[in-house]
This record gives sequence, C-alpha cells and structure tokens, in this order.
Amino acid sequence: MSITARIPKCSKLLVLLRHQTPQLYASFIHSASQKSLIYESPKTDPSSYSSPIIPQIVDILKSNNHENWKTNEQLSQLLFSNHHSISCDHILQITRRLGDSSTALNFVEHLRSNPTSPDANLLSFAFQGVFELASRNPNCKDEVFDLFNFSKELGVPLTVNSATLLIRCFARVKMIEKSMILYQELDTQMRNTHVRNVLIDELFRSGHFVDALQVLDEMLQSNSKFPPNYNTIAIAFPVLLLGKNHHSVVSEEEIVGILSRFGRNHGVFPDSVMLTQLITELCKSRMNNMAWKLLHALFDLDGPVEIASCNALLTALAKDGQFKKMNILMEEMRAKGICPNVVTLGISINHLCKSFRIDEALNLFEMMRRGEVGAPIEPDVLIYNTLINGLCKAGRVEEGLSMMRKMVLEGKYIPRSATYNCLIDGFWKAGNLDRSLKLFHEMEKQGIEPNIITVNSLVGGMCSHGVVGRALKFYREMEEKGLKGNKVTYTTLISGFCGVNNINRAMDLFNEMKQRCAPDAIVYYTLISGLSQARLMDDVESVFLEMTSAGFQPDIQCYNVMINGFCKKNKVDKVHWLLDQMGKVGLKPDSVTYNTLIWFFSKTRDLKSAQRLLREMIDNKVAPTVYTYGAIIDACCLVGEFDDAMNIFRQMSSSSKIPPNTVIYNILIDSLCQQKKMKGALSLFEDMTIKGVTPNTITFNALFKGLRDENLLEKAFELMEKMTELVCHPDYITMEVLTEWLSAVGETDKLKQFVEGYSHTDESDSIIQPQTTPSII
DNA sequence: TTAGGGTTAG
Repeated sequence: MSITARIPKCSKLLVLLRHQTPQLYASFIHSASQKSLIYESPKTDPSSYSSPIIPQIVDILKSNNHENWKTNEQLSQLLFSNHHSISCDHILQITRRLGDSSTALNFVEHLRSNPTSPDANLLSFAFQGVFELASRNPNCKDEVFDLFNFSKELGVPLTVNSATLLIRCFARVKMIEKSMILYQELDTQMRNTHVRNVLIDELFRSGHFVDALQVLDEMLQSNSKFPPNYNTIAIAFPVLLLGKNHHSVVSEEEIVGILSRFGRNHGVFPDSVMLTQLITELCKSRMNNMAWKLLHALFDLDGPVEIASCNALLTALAKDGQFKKMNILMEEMRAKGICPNVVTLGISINHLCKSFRIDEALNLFEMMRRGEVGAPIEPDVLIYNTLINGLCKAGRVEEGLSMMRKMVLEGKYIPRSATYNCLIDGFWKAGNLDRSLKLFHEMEKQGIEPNIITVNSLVGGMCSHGVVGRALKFYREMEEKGLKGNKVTYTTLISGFCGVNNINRAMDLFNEMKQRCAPDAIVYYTLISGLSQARLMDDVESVFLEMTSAGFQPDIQCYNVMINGFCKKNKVDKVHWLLDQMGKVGLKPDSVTYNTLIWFFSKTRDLKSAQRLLREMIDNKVAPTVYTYGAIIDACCLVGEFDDAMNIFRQMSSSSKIPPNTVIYNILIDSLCQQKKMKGALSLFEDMTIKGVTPNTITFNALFKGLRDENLLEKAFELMEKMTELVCHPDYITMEVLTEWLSAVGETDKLKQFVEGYSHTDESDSIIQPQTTPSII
C-alpha cells in the first residue's frame, strides 16, 4: 500500500476516536506516567525476546484481518487479561514485528479498544513502533508528520525514543523547524540529555549553528538538570572545530570557553581517541594554533591527556618548523607526567634528521634506548630507517650502511625496501653509483623486493652520472619485471635526455608517459626547461599551451626560463606575449625576470632600456641583485662607458651590501684587457684575490689574451702558476691561447709543465664510473 | 621512513 493511501486512514481513525471515546481520550493524559517513558535507549527486558506471548500475538494479528481482531477471544485473552501482564517492551516488540505502519496503527486502535482502561504507556510504546515502521520509508515525510499529529491529538505522550526518532526524521527531510517545535513542546522532563544531544546534532547538521549553541548553552549551565555527557562533546566538537561555518559564529576563544564549561562544570572531557582525531584534523586544516589551544585548555582543566594526542600535535609542529613550541610541549608533557613513547621518539628523531642535526638524533636514539629519558624505549624499524635516511641525506652513507648492518646483526629487524632505497639513493648522490648498484643486487638476493622508488632512484643516479641510455635500458628491464614507471620515472628520464641534448628521445618519453599517466606541472616544467635550453622555442610554446590547457599554471620560474629562451633567440614579441600572460594570471616579474630582460638589453647594447628597466624594477620594489649590476656594468662596457661601469663597481665595493663577484670582476678585467689597459686589469685581479673573490677560468682566459696581445710573457708565467695553485682548470680557450702564444715564442716546456700541474687532480674529479652495461646512446 | 623541477650573467 502506498503512503498516500495510508494517510486518510489515520484521519478517519482520528475522527472515530474523538467521536466515540472522549473520556477515555482525556484519561490518557492523567494516567501517563512521564517518568516511565524517559529512557535513553529502549531498555528491552531480555526476557521479552524469549517471551512466547510475543510471537503468539503477532501470529494472530498477522493471520487475521484487523476487523476480526476484536472478536478474537484468544487475542483478547493474551492482550488484555490480567493473567498475562503485557509490558511496554512486549508492546514495542509486537508493533515492530507487524511489518508496516498501517497494520501497526490498526494495532494501536485495537489496544485502545481494551474494555478496561488502557495504559497510556502501552500506547506510547505502540506508537513508537508505528513511528519506527513509518520512518523506514525514504519518502515518509508527510506520513510521519501526520502520525505525529495524530498521536498528539490522541494525547498519547511520546517516548524518548519516539521524540528522538521524530527529531531526526523531520531534520533529515529538511523540516528542522518542526524538530525544534517538537522539542519545545516536550515536557521539561522529556528534554533530557539524550534528546538534547540528538537535537543539537541535527541542528548542526542542518546548519542551524545559533540554535544548536543555545541548546548546548542550556546544558552547560552549572545547575543544568540535564547536563552534557560524552556524546554531547562528541557531537559538538568536531563541528565547532572543523565545521564550515564556525568562523563567523564561534571564535576560537569561545570554543575553548565551551570546552572549559564541559570540563569545569560537568567533568566531561573528550577521550584520547577523540582528542587525537580533533588535533590531527585541525592540523591537517592548517589550524595548528587551535590544536595547541585545545590541548592547553585540557592541560589547564587537568583533563585527561594521553601521549597520542601530544604526538599528533608534535608531528604538526615539527612539520611547520615550530621547534620552540615543540620544546615547550615536551617540557609540559614531562611536568604532567606524560611519558614519551616510540612515536614521540620517532617524531623527535625525524625532526632532528630533517634539520641535519644527525648527531643529536643519534644521541637521542641511544639515550632513549638506554632509558636515560624516562623509561627505556625500544626503537622500531621506522626509527632505524629515519636515522639511516638522515645519515644518507647528510652524505654519511657509510655510517648509514653500518647502521643497517648493525640492525640486522642485532637480530632486531629485517631491512625493508625503503631501508635499501635510502642507501641506494645516498650512495649515488655521494658520487658512488657503483655501490648503489651493488646494494640493489644485494637487496634482490635477500628477497627484498625493489619497488618503483628503487627504480626511480637508480634511474636518477644513472642520469646524473651521465649514462642516460643505461638508465633507460635499466628502466625497460624493470618494466618487464612488472615495475611500471610513474610520473617520477618519466620526468627523471626526460630531464636526463634533455641534459644530453637528446630532445627527440625526451619527447618520445613524454608521449609514452601520456599513455600511462597524466602529466603534471613538474614534467611540463622539465620539458619547457629542456626545450628552452636547446633553444627550441617553437616547441616550448606548444608545450606551454598544452600545459595551460591541461589546467596547470606555470609559475614565475617557468616563465623566467621561457623568457630567457626567447630573449636568447631575440624573439621580443614572444617575450612581450609571455609578460602579458603573466600579467593576466597576476604573476609579477621578479628579480630574475628583470635581470633576464636587463641582460638582454645589455647584450643588444641598449643601455637606455636597461637603465629604464632598472628604474622600473626599483619602483616596483624588486631589489636589484648582483646579476642586475653585472648586466648594467656589462652594458656600460659594451657601449664604451667604462667610467660609468667603474663607478657602479666602486659603489658596490664600498657599500658591501652587494659586493662584486667573480663575474663582475671578469667583465671589467675583460674590458680593460680589450682596451689594452693591462695594468688596470692586473690591479683588479690583485684586488679580487685580496677581497677573497675567487678568479676562475674565464678570469685567466681574459688576462692571458690581454697579456698575449701585449706580449707580457713573464706576467703570463706568473699567472699560469697562480692558476695551477688555485686548481683552476684550463679550458679549450686557455689551451688555444697559451699553445699558440707559447709555441710561437719557444716556451713549450712551460706549457708542458703547466698541463702536468693538473694531472694528479684529474682522477679524483671524475665521477663517471666505468659502465657494466653498454650505453645505448 | 624512501624517488622527479628550480629559472638570470662573463
């Protein structure tokens, strides 16, 4: 039967009842013993489940038409005779088993036909059954409301469970105001903690913050007859702290105030699990301060705080770099007698490792193990891994490896893939790819499965060591074994191939990647950077367009890379286009952008534009850097305004704010050499060594060229010695200049001596290890 | 707890 078909029946019944039994009707109200109706949850007498009366009655009710119930002697006996005292629980059980609200309502009517005065309690519980059955229907909106009105008109009081069921039911069908009215109409006794909890929950759920807070406020009064319980706090706090609307309604201080009233007035506190969850969620939502306040409110109230909650906050503080607060909290924990556990140890060690304070981490590890900080704590495999990783990241790979060996020897734990991954990554980053590969084979032999991180680390190692072909081959082998590459794998390989200027292979890999996974901002950047480096600016443009249409907004660094690329290709219109694009998305040029553009104007000998940009830069509050001054000085030299260049240089030297660096000295030395002013050039060279600015190959090349042009041989020999002394490596330009000059003047011995001066340093500088597999590029 | 980017000059 449909719901709409059932409703008129209720109304008919109502009319019938009013008409026939006015006194009876009134008698309910008097006999209704409210007290017996106030239950938190149905306190079903366990015996009633096994009571044979229930199935007997249900059986009769179900197998007979309701019109025949009245005449059924057996039913009358069972229900109404004094021999069988039918309890409220019995009635509830029976009504629930009738299957639908229509039959259940007929049962209510039948109970009312009891020749002796019917017990109002019984009817209340029968109605509860009716409400329960009706509310099962997802479209119960009107029916439940009509049934409720009907019960009201009959004067049948609600049970507590009927009240909460109806409050929830109305709220869920977006009639929360009806829930409120129902609550207000309830007898004061009925508005108990449970009912209020349900109402508050539904008010919060439907966004009625103010009403919910008002009900909560009543409960929190110190003389409240129905004080809050654990459920109240469990309902209110997640919403107050993490709900969407709380910023406009309740301040952080007010939330703390509410918590204090729970604790101080009623001794109700969140338990450890709830508190930990709340802290974790707050920190996830970047509300570390609120999490801090929450925990400290509990400290102030002397409420129960366990180590897990403290660990949650410590984790967030460590992540956020709030180390002072971490120390304060640790001290407070000590004062409160909250003992650190293995997790606390892990957080502390992790934080020390991430701050490169490895020795302190190792120290803490030993101290905690030995029980020198509270009770002894046995570290877990994660802590070992954290330390091994910390050692590797600090370049202390041998110590990291010993730690793993020690862990195994002590029989503590078997290394995990992650343990090996840290070491593999550490060794190649320390320049020893060979050891990484040995560890990889060792882990395979030990039956510790490599994962995609192992593969990516080794692929990265090979790419960094210049053996990109081998990296790809290795990846293909791993792919065959089922380790499919991800974004990281492809980005690493793409970056590697761009690095060796094999753009075709990089593009192939990019296309292959797109078949497997969606590209992200990092891979787009990598590709744009590689293509810009290769000056393939048309391709840069198309990748840029693809990136933006995929929904990724290039950041300022990415724009700078592209602007630089277009500048180098002299594509001014494209530079303007990119600057426009930046403006449209609200990205402002930074110092790198300005420097790139100023450098471009310098190179095109457009000193005026370079100076104009310098002014614009300063006006826009972008601080000039050593690059900026370098570019301006360069421009001055190129247009022959050498005195201006020297003036800027002197200002830089005297202010010590941005002291000139090697590049600036090189520009000036080169310019002086070209002007054949060797005295000045050599004096600047002297000046830079005094100021601790290291000359490099370019400095020496400029000087050698100048000295050669002036044929100042002795000075050149002096500088050659100086160059060897500084282990400054000659390049092809150095060799070209010196070979030509010294051969011509018959000083080849000096040249030989010069070259030999570097022979002992060559080996240690080579980081490329002998290959065991042939490279395919 | 482990893996990929980081821009500008001579």
